[in-house]
Amino acid sequence: MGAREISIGDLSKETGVHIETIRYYERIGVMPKPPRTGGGRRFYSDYFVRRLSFIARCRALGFSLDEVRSLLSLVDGSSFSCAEVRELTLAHAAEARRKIADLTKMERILKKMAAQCHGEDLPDCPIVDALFDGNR
Amino acid sequence: MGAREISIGDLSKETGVHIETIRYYERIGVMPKPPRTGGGRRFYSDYFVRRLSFIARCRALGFSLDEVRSLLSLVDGSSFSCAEVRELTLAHAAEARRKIADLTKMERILKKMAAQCHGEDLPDCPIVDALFDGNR
DNA sequence: GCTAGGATCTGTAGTTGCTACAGGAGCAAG
DNA sequence: CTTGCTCCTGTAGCAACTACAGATCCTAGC
Repeated sequence: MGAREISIGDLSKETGVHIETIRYYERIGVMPKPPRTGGGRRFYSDYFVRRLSFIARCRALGFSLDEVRSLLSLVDGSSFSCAEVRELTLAHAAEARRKIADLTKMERILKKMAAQCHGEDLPDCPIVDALFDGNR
Repeated sequence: MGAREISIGDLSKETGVHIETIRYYERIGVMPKPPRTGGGRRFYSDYFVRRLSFIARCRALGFSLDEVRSLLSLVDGSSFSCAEVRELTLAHAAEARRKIADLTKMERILKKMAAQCHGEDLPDCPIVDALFDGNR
């Protein structure tokens, strides 16, 4: 029950978020301004640890800071709308799916190009040709 | 055989690369400086069209501008090393594969979180809980 | 010749999400 | 009291563009 209060360095270690990034999050307003010691240093309570962990998890799942802001404002509201959270999550999953499709296509083309090249220093490299002239 | 010379607007239309981006590529040195008309406007020959198309295809395949620079310097060399081109291409394909793996993992988690939520406005949303408390 | 419009010019600042300083100050241990 | 670590602010840099502002060129119509 003792209110644990930690420094920015400890917050960084606990959450895995760099100190500079924590200050950056504060500056852009996704993290609230913490109280300061007499000497002007930030100190944090468990509330900050939880909030920063939330942000870090969102980022790790590919949410943009703007999306994180939306999620936080939903969560911050007294009775947030679970449906909206769900919607954002599904939209984001769909976005991930699109990126996967794009990357898969890219990978296939790259592999195909590389497969046509045997690595000899010929005057015309199939990869270079493909990049210059388009592939179809 | 008439040497076709086109404006930056036409180059943009032919390659699908924005005018501002073309000028940007010139500024950072991935496109050479074209000749100018008396009035100071850029005009381009087929060489530029081919080179810009090459760059655009590389970008579409996810190569960074730095990687594009490497590819171009290989191509520009009198006898470029096909093996090096191949190596860059395969490294890039591997990178795409890593991203696909990451995104797939992300998508799976997002879907799983969304599936646990039925969209009612409960006080504790499973998605928010997962984001706050971690999932394991 | 004159004017209206589009296309182009330069240069700079904004975007996203950090990261990396520089230069100064707090703070604990020896 | 000095050493060394942590922390502070503020600014500038990264990728790869994009978006202006304000000036200039060029062409077509009258």
